Formats: sequence, structure tokens, C-alpha cells
Amino acid sequence: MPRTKAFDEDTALHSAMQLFWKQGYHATSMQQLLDATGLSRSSLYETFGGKEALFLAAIERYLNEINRVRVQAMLNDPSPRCGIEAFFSGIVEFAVGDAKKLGCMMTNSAIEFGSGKGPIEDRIFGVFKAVEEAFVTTVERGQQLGEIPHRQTPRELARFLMTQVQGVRVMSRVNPERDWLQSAVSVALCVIRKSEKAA
Amino acid sequence: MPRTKAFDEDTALHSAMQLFWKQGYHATSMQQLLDATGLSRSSLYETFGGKEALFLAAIERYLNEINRVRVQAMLNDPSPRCGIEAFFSGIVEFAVGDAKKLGCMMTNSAIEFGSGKGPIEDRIFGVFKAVEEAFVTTVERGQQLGEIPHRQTPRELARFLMTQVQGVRVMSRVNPERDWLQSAVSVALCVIRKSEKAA
DNA sequence: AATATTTCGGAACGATCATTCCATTAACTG
DNA sequence: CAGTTAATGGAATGATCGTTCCGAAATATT
Repeated sequence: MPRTKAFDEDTALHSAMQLFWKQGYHATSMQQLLDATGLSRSSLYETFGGKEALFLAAIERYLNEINRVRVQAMLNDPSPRCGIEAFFSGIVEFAVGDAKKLGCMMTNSAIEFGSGKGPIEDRIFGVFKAVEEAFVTTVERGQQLGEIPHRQTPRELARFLMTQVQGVRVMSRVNPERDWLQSAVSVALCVIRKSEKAA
Repeated sequence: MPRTKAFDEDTALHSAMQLFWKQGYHATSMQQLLDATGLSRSSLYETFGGKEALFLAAIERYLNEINRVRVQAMLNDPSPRCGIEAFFSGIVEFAVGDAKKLGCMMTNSAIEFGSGKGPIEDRIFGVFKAVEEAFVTTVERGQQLGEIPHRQTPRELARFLMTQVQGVRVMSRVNPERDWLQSAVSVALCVIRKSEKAA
């Protein structure tokens, strides 16, 4: 009976996500989102509910489309140390690739919203926690396999790696140059290598 | 002949800076800036010119009031390695102190504006460059004094340290807890210690 | 005290913000 | 083909955006 939708919901959400990613929440207007998605006002509000709800949906989309794959690849890598190195390489390559100057939508949102009390802040905090735990798990496994030195605890190393990831995200938004980022990353990775030499 | 100003320009700029720092550029309205500074519209526009000009002034104020001291202390420290360690300690202590969840105004602005082409972006990029150079100088000195190992070049270590600083800034906005940040920092500092042991 | 000069309070500007609403359009069911 | 139901286009909402402007207030000089 009903009229069929003239747009693809996933495609629209993808477009919205990219715009939020590039510009942040406050700097992005509904008008821009309408232009980017091609939807009409009615359709956008009917489908997603509003700006905040759309942003939350965009976050989930980002996690599924961008973040989850990377984290899972690290967790599943037979060599934990290689998994961590690939994790960083992936970030660097992404930063200097097509999507220049985007950084990470989670990092950008974390900075923009800080640690307030809304649903957005809660979600971001949860993501950060989850990534830290993924690092802990991977480092533990690496230490058990003898790939990663025991100089520090898995928790300490995870926090260090997490911090370094965030730093790379910031730098990729300001200065997305491979050499620059690679320098920083290769030094950081020394910490999880048996030899102190750079990669 | 003229009527005297009923406000202190420095105090007003300080208040504006703090608000921008906390909320970012786009999320801060002129009305909020009027409330925070106590100025009237006329006075604010007459004195500072407008929102963007006020933000640029706030950046300079931040650099002079917050950033410059820290960087100079590092450059002037008789022990470069201690200077770097103090630099990080200062950041951590600040993050967990009164000014919780503020992070760093430069980091926040870098994320918010990305690497566009306006005067704000240019200024931020310049600051990042300058801090990197300060690290290069300090590491060079540390290596010459034998305090910092020669495993990597000063440039590489500087980029690594710079990235770690940015990471700590991000984490301080999301999760400003001393233990957490201290873990990350102490691991990072291993890289510039002769022994691989944690601090 | 009178005058000149600057600050200040507040109204007003057009533009844009996120959101709501309704009449119209289109498609599936019967 | 007619009827029902949801999707759509677009006008309109009140609020707020950054900015401008002008009359009133206030002070230092004459």
C-alpha cells in the first residue's frame, strides 16, 4: 500500500557520517546534511529523528564500517605484535590516503564533546574503553607468546598504545604526511619489540 | 576627554579564552561570550573585532599564558631528559587538577578546524611546528649530554613525543585520571631512557 | 561648568539554526 | 482501476546566530 522510499537509508547514513566526520557535530547544519544525503527534510526527520539521533546513528555506522574491522583484525591476528603494528600502519595509510585530514571520527567527537553527560559522550567513552581492552587482550597474548617484552604490564602498554593512537589521529588531521606519522609510530612500536632498535 | 573603559581587557580576554577552550569555537556563541566577559556587545566588538578575531586573540593569550611557560621550561632545563619528563608531568597534573576535561586548546582547535586554509588553521599549524622543533632541540641536547639514547634521530623522537603529547591531550578530555595518564606517559618516557625499565 | 571624545546599553538587522506540519505525490492492495 | 497508506516537497515555525548601529552616559580637558 505505501509509497516506496526514494532513497537508500544506508547510503544516506553513510553520507551523513562522512559530513559529520569531516566537519564535526556543531559545525554541520541540517541543511548541509540534506544536501549531502539528498533527502528531503521530512524524510530525514522521519527516518533518523533529528540531528542528535542522526549523529548517534552516524557513530554506530562509523564503528561498524571503519573501526570494527581494524580492531577485529588486530584481535584475530595470529601474531599479536604484528596485529598491533598493522593496526598502526592501517591508521597511517588511511590518514595519507584518499580521506585526507579526516582523522578519526571518535577522536574528533571526543575532543568536541569532552566528557559531558549526554548519550553521545557516553557512547564515545564506551568506545575508548573497548579499544583499550582490545589492546590489553592483544598485549597479553603477545607477552604470553613471547613476542612482546614484559617490561610493562599489558594495561600500561595498552594505555600507552591507546594514547599513541589518539596522538596519531590528531596529527593526521593537522599534518597528514606519511613520513611524519611513520616516524612517530615506528618509535612507539619499539616499546613492544624485544630489540630496542627502530623498525 | 574620553570616557574610561569599565572593564579590563586582559581579564575579558582571559574569560573568553577559557570559554573557547572548554567549548570550542563553533559551540560558543557571542551571547555566551558576552555573559562570560561581562562586556556589552558594543564593547566586545569595538575591542576585539568579532568572533574569529576574538578567537585568534584567545589563541595568543593561551600560548602566552599556558603554553609558552611549559615549552620554555623544557628548553631551559639543565637536564633535557628531565625537562621532557617535567613537560609530560605538567600536562598530566594539569589534566587532573582544577581544569578538568579542558584538554589543550591547541589540540582541541586542531581537531575542530583540521587543516583548512584560514588564519586560525595557519596559526595552529605553526604552533605544532614550533613545539616539534622544541622537542628536536631538547632531544639533540639530551643525546649530546648522553642522557637520551641514540637509537633514533632527534627528529624521530620529537615526532614521537609530539604525538604522545597530543594523545595525552585527547585522553585528558575523555578520561582525566592520573593513574591512567601516568601509565601511558611512563611507558612513553622509556624510549628516552637508557634503561628500558619504566620510571 | 561646558565641551569634546569615547564607551556603553540595547534595539534591530538579515541570515541561518533545528524542527514541525500539512498538502501533495506515488505505489501497493483489493 | 479505485482506495489506502506511507513518503515527499516545501512552506512556516520560533529561536538563535553574528553583526551593525545609534542614542545615551560618562570622563578628561578647556
